[in-house]
Amino acid sequence: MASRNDKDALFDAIAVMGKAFASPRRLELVDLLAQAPRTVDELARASDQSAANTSQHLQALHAAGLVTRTREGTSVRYALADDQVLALWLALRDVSVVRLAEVERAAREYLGGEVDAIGRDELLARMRSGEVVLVDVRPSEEFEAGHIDGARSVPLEELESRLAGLPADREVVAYCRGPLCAYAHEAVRSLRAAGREARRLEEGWPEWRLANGPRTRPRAA
Amino acid sequence: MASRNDKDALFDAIAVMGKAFASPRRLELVDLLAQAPRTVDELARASDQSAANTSQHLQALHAAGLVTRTREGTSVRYALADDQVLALWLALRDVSVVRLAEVERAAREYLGGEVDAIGRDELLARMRSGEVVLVDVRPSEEFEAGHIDGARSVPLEELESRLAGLPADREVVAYCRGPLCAYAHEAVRSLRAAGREARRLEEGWPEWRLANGPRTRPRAA
DNA sequence: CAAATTATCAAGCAACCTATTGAATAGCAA
DNA sequence: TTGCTATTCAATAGGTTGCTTGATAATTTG
Repeated sequence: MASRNDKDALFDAIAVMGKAFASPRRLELVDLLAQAPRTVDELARASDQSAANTSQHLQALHAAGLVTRTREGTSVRYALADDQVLALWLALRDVSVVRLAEVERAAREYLGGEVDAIGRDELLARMRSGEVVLVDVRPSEEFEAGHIDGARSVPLEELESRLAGLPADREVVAYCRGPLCAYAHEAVRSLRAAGREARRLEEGWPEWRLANGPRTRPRAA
Repeated sequence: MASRNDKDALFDAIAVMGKAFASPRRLELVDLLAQAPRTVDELARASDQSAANTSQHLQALHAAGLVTRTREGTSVRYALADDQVLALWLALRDVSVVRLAEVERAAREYLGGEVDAIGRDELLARMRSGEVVLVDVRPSEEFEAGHIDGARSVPLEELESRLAGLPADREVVAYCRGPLCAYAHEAVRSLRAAGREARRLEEGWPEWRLANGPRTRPRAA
């Protein structure tokens, strides 16, 4: 017979997963890992926290089965476990944007003024007809770990110095980590200030990847 | 310029949503609300906890925007905010089943032995040809709040006494709250013990509802 | 083997969360 | 109004979590 104790044990176990998402620092790590696998040290620097603390949080994520860990010489590289985990994180983030006014407010504050955006379908159409150039303004390691077909890597920091290399007669579309990442916003503002036509892509690399189906999956079930 | 403080504020805000899912008691409430809206008192009884505690958890869920609250005379009825929230809860639950061995173990313990299951497509086909009778073994209030088209309500408690009312020449398919709910398992065991042919539907009402598209949505955007 | 680098462990303190209790409030009905 | 029920509030005690610090372990490099 199904008992209260067994039921409690079941929800206790599921709550382990919930708790993994209950810390802002851990969420930031998940968000970074959604772009590319990284070592503890890289994550610590990218999220402005001590290595010890980062390691601790990563272990918590690992205990919840959200990340994998592989040793690489003297360092350890963490990665999101799979696309189901990525989808869960994106869903949590999206729900929080919609349902929590404070997230919306904090996002506006962080992103700065709104800039013109373009959707997936329009981008694909305009790319096909050669009207736009698509730039990935994330750090180059993230570009190398995966990017939108046809994009060129122009990390935000190098944008100004590489302006001349971008065709002046085409609109520039910039994308980055996702709708809550400031890189694309800043890139567009910077491009506009330089007199270019520019918009940001509404979504980032993880959303694009998930939407275009789990990367050419092997034919077997 | 995007600052570390602004970024922290953003993740702090998103973590509010994560924290809402970090308590087993709250998850049980969400799971109950996924079936039907309920009053505080009903939820307290269904989850075996004090009214005060239940109220407190419901307020936490409300603060995270996950539930709505309407006063009905002397009581207050809570409901899941929308289908996006429901989908998030199901996603969290599914990820935890897949990635946490302990959840899988606790589920096996709670559900008892595995029983034969049937998928959505096969069920639809067999219903169309009149080979099966579909029974909803959840409490009748949940059935009334929404159920699969063509199902009849036979709450688990009444199953034995209403056996005679079920056609003996057709296979019985039972469904309940979802894959982690024990009702359908128990119903099938009980039916088999009584000599009937019986299987459980792999999914429950919330999954079915989400999969068959958000309930005939109004034509306007 | 020693030094350097990277990651993890262990302990401690502060902040936060949870369940309990008993009191307070809101609506309803006599 | 009074009594009744359902819900919420307030205070508290116990437990858990998070960040810091300093020490320890694993691996590569000289």
